[in-house]
Amino acid sequence: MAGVTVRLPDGSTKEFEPGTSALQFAQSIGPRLAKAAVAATFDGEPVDLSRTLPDGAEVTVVTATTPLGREILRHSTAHVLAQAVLRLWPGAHFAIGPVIEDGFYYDFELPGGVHFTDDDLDRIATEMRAIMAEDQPFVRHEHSIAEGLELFGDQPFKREIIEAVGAGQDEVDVAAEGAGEHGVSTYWNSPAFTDLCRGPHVPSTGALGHFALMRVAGAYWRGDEKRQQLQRVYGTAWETDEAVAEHLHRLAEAEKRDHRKLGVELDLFSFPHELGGGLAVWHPKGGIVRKLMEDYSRERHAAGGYEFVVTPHLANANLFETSGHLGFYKDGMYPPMEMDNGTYYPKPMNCPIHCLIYASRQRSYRELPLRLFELGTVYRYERAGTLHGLMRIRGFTQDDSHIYCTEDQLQEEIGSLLDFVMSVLTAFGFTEFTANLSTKDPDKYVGSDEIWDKATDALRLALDHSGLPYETKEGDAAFYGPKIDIDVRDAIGRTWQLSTIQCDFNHPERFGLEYVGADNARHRPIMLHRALFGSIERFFAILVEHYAGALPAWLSPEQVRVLGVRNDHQGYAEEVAAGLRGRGVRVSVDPADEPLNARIRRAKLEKLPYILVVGDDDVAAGTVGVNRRGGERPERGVPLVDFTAALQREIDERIVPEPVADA
RNA sequence: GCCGGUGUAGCUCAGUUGGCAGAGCAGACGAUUUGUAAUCGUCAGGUCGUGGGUUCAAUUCCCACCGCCGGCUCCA
Repeated sequence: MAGVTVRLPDGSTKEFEPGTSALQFAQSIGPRLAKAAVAATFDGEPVDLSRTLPDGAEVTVVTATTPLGREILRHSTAHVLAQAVLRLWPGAHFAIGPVIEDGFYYDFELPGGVHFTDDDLDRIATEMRAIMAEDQPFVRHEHSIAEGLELFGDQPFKREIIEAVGAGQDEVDVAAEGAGEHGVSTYWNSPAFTDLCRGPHVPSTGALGHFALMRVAGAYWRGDEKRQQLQRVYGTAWETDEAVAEHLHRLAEAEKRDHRKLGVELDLFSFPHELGGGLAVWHPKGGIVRKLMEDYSRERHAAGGYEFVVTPHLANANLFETSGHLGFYKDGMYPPMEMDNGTYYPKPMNCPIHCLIYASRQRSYRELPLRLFELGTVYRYERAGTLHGLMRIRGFTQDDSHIYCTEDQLQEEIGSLLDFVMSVLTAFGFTEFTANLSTKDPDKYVGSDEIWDKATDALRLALDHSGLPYETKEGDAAFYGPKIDIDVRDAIGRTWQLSTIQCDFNHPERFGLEYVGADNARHRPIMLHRALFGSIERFFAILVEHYAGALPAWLSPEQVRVLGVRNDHQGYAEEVAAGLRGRGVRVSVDPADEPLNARIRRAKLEKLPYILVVGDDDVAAGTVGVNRRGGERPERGVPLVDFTAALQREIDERIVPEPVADA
């Protein structure tokens, strides 16, 4: 009988007996590889190590230290989690247990409506370790839909997943759970535990063990708020205990740069209990940063051909009826105020009011594109559970603009907007951008299909021209038009959605906006909504986290602190400070009432860009000792004029430091 | 809004199986005068998130509410 020939990743081929398993294949290459293997791929398709080699396939061995290998570890660990919960809570129903970034979760419904508490995590982990010690195999089986339904007769969620296939729903979703058009696949671990799953899995539970259960949470079945809430357990799993520890360490590091923590430590802002949930106050040090951000924004907008407008915080309900927001977002708006001549709402967005400015008089095509810009403060009633520091609050300020242009101008306007956005964000130290194109939500939109297609095409074309990498998110658009969202990557690799450019044919129509064209006829303008920071509060929070509080010199609340070695250097220290202050530098003097080291430490903890130490030598020579943030060692005897010139340049040119991953 | 956790001094946290509430840092005052990440001492600082209830007695036990934290849902 002829053997099977497979290709290796290096391009070579190798022949095997028919029936050779992927594990045997790995062993033939080396015992170390076989030991490290968690799964294999046949022509790129992940499979169990027990699978037999198909003739002609390209075969790779998946080890636990690769991204795919970790996914498999995590998925298998999730199965063990489910088995442990079913052992500890007999009669529990289990739902889905997918892999997520850096970990996994599994959703359950416990008998009698019981909820998990944090204390349960230890019990579950102990049971999981017992299952791992039992070294149960993961044995794959294929079943028909009918068999699957019978197998999971007492598991309503599993049945629902299997039934969804029959109904042709959510194919992508359920495929990962092991249900497909032609049947279902399951993994058998022990007589007491079989799970619906596409696989692949590690050969046995003994191959697992480096995991941690993180937390419990409630989560709606199938992500639907109207359906029942299940009990979710989150966990993480890695190839070694060291890798688990490193992961936990990374989480701790990320926590150190949490803007809410740094906001207290650096005295930037707070959320006074007495003020109410989701409402922030900016302290002087946060306030100056915000002012600098706003000043820079205004400067760039002025240069970019924008005109500045100001609108009130309240608006008549009729306005939001006209715009359509009340219809779609009433629940997200602050409750109305009844006043003698009508009903008023705190504005949740600025666009309808900008439309009123446009409509205040007749417009000519010569005025277009008309770019109205405002740092507009809006109020949204965010649900209590969604509030999150400055990232998600109930009152915030948008760097908002509405651009009214002709159809002919649309394409160019979008293109130059993309350039403008990235240019401004770059000044704050963000250099890696990606984009998303959101298209019409078929269940939530206004306007004709034709107009949506036109707008979507314009955005797509602009993105293609820009060279920005982007993905298309079907159905993610706002109700009034498609949009481009721009994401940035921060110092520790997280991505944040910042800017948005939204194309809107609907507001102009609803507000009856017109311009007189060169043909002396009336035409309808197109409107672009756009924000670069999105919300100033949120952008500030992202900046703080990106820099771990060590903001670039041009944005630092205090840029320089001068320390005299002894009190008799105080006069010179004041002189140095006064000179810098005269050039607009934010500087203070910390007198020698305390030892130098204590004052240096304090300034370091406050993350100042520069500490100047001045002593006898400096007084004599007109120099300063420069202790630069992030610098290796301080520099002695720098001529004051040199330091001043270099600092001035750093500030004027808005030089941004390389953000460091270690907070 | 839903699930879990949590709330003690400005900050970080001890503590009380129900019996007058503690530390470090920060703050004030005094001493110290210091060349690159913590000088010493003294003092002050709290209705133990809020409101009810049980009790001779509640920061502690029970109930409700509020805030915050982690998720879910939502995010114009």
